[in-house]
Amino acid sequence: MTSSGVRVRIAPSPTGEPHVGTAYIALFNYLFAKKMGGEFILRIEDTDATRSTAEFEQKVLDALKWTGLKWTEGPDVGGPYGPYRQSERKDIYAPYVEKIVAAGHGFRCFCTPERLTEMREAQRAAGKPPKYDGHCLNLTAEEVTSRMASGEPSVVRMKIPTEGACKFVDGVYGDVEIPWDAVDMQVLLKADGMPTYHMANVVDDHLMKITHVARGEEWLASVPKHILIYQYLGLEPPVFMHLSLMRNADKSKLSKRKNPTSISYYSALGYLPEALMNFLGLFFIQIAEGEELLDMDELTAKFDPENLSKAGAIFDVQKLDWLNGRWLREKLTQEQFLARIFDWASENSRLTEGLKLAQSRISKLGELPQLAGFMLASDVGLTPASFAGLKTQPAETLEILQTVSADLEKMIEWNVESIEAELRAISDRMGKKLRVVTPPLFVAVSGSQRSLPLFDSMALLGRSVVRQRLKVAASVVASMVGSA
RNA sequence: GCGCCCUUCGUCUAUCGGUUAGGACACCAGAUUUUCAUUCUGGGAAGAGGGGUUCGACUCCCCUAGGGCGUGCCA
Repeated sequence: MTSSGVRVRIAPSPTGEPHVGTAYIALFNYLFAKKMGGEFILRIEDTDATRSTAEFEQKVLDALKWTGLKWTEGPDVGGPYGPYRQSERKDIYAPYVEKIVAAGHGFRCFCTPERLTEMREAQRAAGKPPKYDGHCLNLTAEEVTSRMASGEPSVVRMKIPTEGACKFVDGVYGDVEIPWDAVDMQVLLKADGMPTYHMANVVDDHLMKITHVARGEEWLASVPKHILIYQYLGLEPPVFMHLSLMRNADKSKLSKRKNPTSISYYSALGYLPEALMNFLGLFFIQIAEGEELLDMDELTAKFDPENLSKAGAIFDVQKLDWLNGRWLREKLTQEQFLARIFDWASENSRLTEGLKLAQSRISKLGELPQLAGFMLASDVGLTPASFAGLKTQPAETLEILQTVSADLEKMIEWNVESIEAELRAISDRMGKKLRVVTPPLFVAVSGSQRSLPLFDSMALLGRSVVRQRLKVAASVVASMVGSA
């Protein structure tokens, strides 16, 4: 069914909330496939066993489905080159690693993480670029065999040429030349038997017949490693395209500390997926003059992979708001508009669950908007007055908000039980009673001191919305500390 | 530190040696609107700095400055 043979992929790793950066790269690949008459596939890169979770994987899948991008192969839909989850492909990689080692292109390394850390610190202190020092490069076969037999943990590293440079053509950057001495002897196989990203990526892209690898600019410096792995394996590398990164207002790489980055945050606030895709698409399409309100077909028509910017662009929420407003006003019939509202309100059962929580504290139905409105509001309108009624003084309120914000980031699971446990632990650690810690959070999350049960509300709102509200609250309270 | 990369209005961008440097978001003002929003009209707002090359540079080259990414048994 594919005439062009072009195959591209989005390969998210389920180690956190689904990131708009993932949607951005996914959209590029999708547009590319659509433009070239190729296939767009999804692969889950969960080689980091310590950070990948099934919960995050489901969220990534849900979020990508929400964007409206459709993949023809993936862990959820199957396909001829499966499995599409790297953790299920562990046995597939082993022979490839073995081949590299057997050919003398790779070697076993027994260095402990502690030794490596010390080594890097010393190198840094000496003003040298941190690089593996070749400690295990020349171990004899006998020594390797016996140390492995004794159960000593080890990894496989790849060898790197000692001179010259890696030259390649990037679809965005053009001719690129990176000296080999700037490339480290990358680990290919971890001590737990899982391949690293670099190894798994190359093998899977080959096996899945990927023709073009479009990913974020942060991967550019890794291309020499990847090209070398292809060479060691006797394989032809795909075409690489490195896309500029979206930025925070201060130009740094878009990060959740400075900006809401969860796709679920944008869906929770009532952005339409069409508008978000329209907005992200504008990063790839330069509109000199004329209409910027574009649907997927129009985006595809205007998309030109030969004409891409290397400069990273700031994620401008105001422009997103404008586009979203126009999608809401101009692209939807009244019926569609109403349908979207109900779909949105029932997302994750947020509204119905919130309303159930309201039953125990209501005297008239008309109080519902006051009581539960914050479940749907994009902004709870916090001002210094919102926090004025608290028993804690601004400085203490701020300390609570900041401590909680930081701690919530460390949570893996996000549900009523884990939130309650975490907040109790935080209270203990701060030496405060739970009923001292929670009032500022009530206000931050709901905008009011009279509201629904906190833990449930936080769970229903989702961590990305809670994160943003705590952040806004902290900045409001910080202004009170200054002026008090 | 080292490697690679980037640099036009506050933001996203057009310009591929000759333009009053264009458009969009945001902002401001006016008009329409029962209010508000929408919509319409108008306005202010830019080539990081310094050297070259050239009859002529935003555009080509060099340097400086600023910024980004990378430098993991994370992806």
